Amino acid sequence: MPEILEIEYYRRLAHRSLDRPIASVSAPDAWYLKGDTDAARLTGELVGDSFVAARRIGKLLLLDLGGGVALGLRFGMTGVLEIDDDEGVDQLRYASARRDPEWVRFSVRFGDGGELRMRDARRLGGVELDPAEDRLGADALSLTGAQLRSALAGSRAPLKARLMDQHHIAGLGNLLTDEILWRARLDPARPAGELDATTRRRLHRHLCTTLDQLLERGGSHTGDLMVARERGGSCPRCGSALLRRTIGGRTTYSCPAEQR
DNA sequence: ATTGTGGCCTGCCCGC
DNA sequence: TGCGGGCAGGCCACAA
Repeated sequence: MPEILEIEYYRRLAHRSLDRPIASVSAPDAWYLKGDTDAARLTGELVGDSFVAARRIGKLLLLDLGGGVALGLRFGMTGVLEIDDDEGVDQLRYASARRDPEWVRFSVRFGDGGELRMRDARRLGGVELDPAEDRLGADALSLTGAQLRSALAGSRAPLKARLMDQHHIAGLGNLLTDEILWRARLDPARPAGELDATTRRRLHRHLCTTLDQLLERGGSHTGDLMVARERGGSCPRCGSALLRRTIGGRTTYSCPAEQR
């Protein structure tokens, strides 16, 4: 499950693709091309040009072309970025380590012989030219307290669902959100708009430190709750049996004793 | 607008 | 040993 941390690793890896003239594009899977993007348009926009910047908004990776168009890459749950046969992450939870050539849904060959590839077994990711960037909320890795406040304000949705709503905060997925709320000792089911200022600041603090720490450790799957995130798991802090629920349409683990 | 639900995709794991 | 069902979750369409 690439979440914001994995896409940040991909963005750093993607620096290696900058300023290398593009010789050809392979987009064999039409289903993988989103919006009005098709193989012919991709070839027309990319070939002969180069990527000049690698940006990221939440889980969306953006490679800017010299001509002004942006190539948007979404990785879904199992998407992996490879450049010149190096991968952006060592291991992706739920993604296979196999490198089946059939799983390459999109690739860009550079004039120097190197290649950028998107490998995605389950085809939940996608490629789109000029994706709608303005539909994404504030980026979670640089989220300010004011941005968190405005993202939660007035919402009656469960706190977890609101934190994962990419239109309000971009980048948080299921594992990171469970980890953050567990560290902040907050019930994922609490109505998002009902946090008082003190509690909201606590959440903001844990959100920032969790992302920083897990980015250092190596990814979304390195959280402290992770080892217990299975049926029958118990809280790594207090030992209580963890609660397993569906919140915001996602399997959610929380400690009923500590998270209030 | 907000919130909830279902479906997409398919590899993998478990139980029989 | 093979098979079938459930599960994983990012994202979108849709309904109320």
